[in-house]
Amino acid sequence: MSPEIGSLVEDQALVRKRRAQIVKAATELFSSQGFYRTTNKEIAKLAGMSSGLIYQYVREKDDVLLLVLLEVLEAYSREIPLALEGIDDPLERLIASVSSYCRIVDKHRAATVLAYRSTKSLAPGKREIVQETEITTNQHITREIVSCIKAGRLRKVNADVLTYQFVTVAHAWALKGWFLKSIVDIDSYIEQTIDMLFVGVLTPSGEKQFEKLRKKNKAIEPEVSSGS
Amino acid sequence: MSPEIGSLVEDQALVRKRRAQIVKAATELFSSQGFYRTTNKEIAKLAGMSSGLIYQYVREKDDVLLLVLLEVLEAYSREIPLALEGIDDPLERLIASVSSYCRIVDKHRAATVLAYRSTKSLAPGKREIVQETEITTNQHITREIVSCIKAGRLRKVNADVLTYQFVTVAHAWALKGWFLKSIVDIDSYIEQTIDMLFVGVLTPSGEKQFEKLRKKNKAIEPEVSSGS
Amino acid sequence: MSPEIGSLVEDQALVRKRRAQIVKAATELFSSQGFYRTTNKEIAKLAGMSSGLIYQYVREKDDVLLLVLLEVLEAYSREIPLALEGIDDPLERLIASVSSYCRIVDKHRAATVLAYRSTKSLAPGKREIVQETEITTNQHITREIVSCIKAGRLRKVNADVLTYQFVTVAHAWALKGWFLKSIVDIDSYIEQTIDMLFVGVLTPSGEKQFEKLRKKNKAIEPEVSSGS
Amino acid sequence: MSPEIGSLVEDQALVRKRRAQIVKAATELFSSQGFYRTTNKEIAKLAGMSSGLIYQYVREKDDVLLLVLLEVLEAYSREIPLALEGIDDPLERLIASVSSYCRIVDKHRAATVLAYRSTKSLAPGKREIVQETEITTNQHITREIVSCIKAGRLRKVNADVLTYQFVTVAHAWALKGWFLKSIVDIDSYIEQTIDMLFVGVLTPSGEKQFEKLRKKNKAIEPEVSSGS
DNA sequence: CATGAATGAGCGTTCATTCAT
DNA sequence: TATGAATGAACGCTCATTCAT
Repeated sequence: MSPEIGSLVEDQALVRKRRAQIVKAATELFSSQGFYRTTNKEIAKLAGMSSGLIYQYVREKDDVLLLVLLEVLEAYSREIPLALEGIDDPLERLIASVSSYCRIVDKHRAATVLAYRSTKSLAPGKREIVQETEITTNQHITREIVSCIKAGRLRKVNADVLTYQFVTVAHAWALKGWFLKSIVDIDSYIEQTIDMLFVGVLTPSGEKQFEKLRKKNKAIEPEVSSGS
Repeated sequence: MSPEIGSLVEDQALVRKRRAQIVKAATELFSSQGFYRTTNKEIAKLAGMSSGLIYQYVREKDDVLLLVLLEVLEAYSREIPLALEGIDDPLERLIASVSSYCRIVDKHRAATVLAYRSTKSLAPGKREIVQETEITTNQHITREIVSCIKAGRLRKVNADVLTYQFVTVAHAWALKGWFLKSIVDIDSYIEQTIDMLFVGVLTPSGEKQFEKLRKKNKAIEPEVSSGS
Repeated sequence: MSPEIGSLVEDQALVRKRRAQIVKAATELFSSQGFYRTTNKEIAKLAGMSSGLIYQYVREKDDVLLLVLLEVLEAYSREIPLALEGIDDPLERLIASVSSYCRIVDKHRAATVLAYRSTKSLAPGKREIVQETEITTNQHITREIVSCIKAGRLRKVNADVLTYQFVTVAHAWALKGWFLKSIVDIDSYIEQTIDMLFVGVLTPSGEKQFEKLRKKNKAIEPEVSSGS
Repeated sequence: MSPEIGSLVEDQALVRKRRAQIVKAATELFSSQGFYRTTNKEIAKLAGMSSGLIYQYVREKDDVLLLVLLEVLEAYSREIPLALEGIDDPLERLIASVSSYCRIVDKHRAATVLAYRSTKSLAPGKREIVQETEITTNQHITREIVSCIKAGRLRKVNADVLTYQFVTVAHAWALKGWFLKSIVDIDSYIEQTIDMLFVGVLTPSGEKQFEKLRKKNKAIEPEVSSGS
């Protein structure tokens, strides 16, 4: 799984098995109660092992969180490519990757929320591991955007920024699910999201005005100062 | 401020003053260290009071967090309308409100991140207070979207979903600042974001293909199942 | 007491009082059960305070041990000079200081044993504090030895080594009390010890032989090798 | 080795071999880190066996310490007689035994310190085993003292007390090595120590005064009370 | 006999909260 | 009102000991 985290136990198969148990239990508990409200003993109990055993597979509680977060990110890296198999057209690939990203978020809703809440609870070194993994994961989408731009299907927008728009909007499904779920289901959320981002939200008349405003604003710009 | 939180002290002016001290100190500390890593003593020290005094103005540590979160949300509610003053055209108002939302996020970056991280640390009752306030705040944007739709400037999209797209994308600036700041500044982020969301990202040829795909997909749809 | 150890509490009088309580309880417990077998909670209980309070006056358990050890050493530094007051003659002063050293050891038997057992339990930095204090304390005796040599009462022996003979022999009373107490009392132990060290143990005939052997051995010497 | 400590293993040769491994590793570790800071696992690792195996040869961790301490004491009992072989004269034998005792201490410096530190860490029953063995060991010296007294080479001092002077002063080399080593080497330490104890430290004039004081003090005596 | 994974009691330490002053 | 010393429950973590293999 993660060579970064050492274990006192040698047997790699066992390490994988036990860590899986731990991660499963921890994901559930961290998601519902948060990292700090979850005790070691609770994790152990839910994972069906003694509290001491956890420390044979992890050096400190922080590592459990790291393991959990990396697990989610890896799921993304693993599952997105599956959704792209057999698709060649750039635009179709991009749509499929965004769509699958949303569905993965939906599947790992709790863990996604957890990632937002808890990454900063990690010590700096560990936090960076998570962030790097996140960048890598996002590149699955960036790559498709670039292809589309090259193929002339997308305007020459900043691919990294657009990646984050997609990703962020997908995450919102998990983060703001408490509200969104009351007004749309996942399928229509995906459809609307993709629709909005690809074709925009303006009507033809709106578009004309938007163009005019754009030209005008070139000269005006910033009106609110940005503090610390 | 919030009648929901009781105080042992009678003098309302004093309550406001002390709570302001507490919130200011707590916001700073929670933002940089997180809620759980921040101790009562640290808050008291930074707020220039004794640790016991806090409990005259708050029933438990959780309440301090609630106070902090409500303070941020109120800032949003207060500052967005200011940006709209004197603007009458619906599309301009919408753009101004989104733009100002982004700038407010930028100004309160730390607090915004805090809200994402810590809302779930609250007991359910308190969490709901925060969520309701959030909905109210977002309505400043929803309202403008509805106006634009009515004025024929925007397509008939779901106003609530679109609100969340805007809000989410604004929040991303705070949440993913660690990455985004390395590739764009706030001004161009706002410009690109608005541009992408309003006019979409497709080229004319992309748009044609997108339409075709949309028709085709009506028949196919979901391929990934959504687990827990 | 010891400026080396910080306390969270400001009031110096209170710090002294509480630390005295803690040291008293800890000395008793460490002496009878050893440092590691004594728990924080036991110390707190015997000292009549809550377990958390100890940490207002000490940073970690180690510091309690350090406090205890320094307390003993200070007792030595304080009490030896008292025994010398009003005595001017060098030899009388030396005898009085050795004699009083033995009596102080007897009075602090438990703490002395503790010092032998536990100094090495301290972190290096703290251990050095104890060792330096010990050297300072011993200088009370070294000083008298030097005076005696200058006054022509003692042979020109190495004053530091002789100091350690006295000190060691005094400590033995505490360390080997379990055996010595069964054969002599403190008064006769002191008398015999001083007698042996000052006038030696040889008879006149023994002395003659000893001189001869000394000359002979100058040529032979070491027969056992010293390992690591 | 010690029939007092039971083993689950039948084969006596194996028991001896394994215990030797364990004791060797434990001595090293206990000496450098202390008994409590040394874990079972560390001992096992250094001894080249699994942590569980130790419990086949020892009932509990305490027993390992007991084994280690007895091993040191046995070394004394074994090595002193070797130094006396071929020497007949009582005074020479005494000097040789003291001298060899010092050299053995030097050789087993770490273990000697360990004995001082850790004997009290043992449960009472086990502690007594160690103390009895110590008395037996010391009798090698007591025996020579008695011979010297009988031969008229030594004054009629208390042989047991004198034994402890010698032993204690030898141990001091190990216990206070951190200081003594900076001022003398082992050879001159032995020479000075024997010289001081045998012929005393007084000059002729000092001796005269000492005699006078002795008479005078017979009437005065104790001035410091001895508390618990 | 030997291994080393597993157990779980127990420790040092922290910190939200109380309360005498 | 304000202080900050005092409380004590609770947590993360260690490690002697056991036991299935």
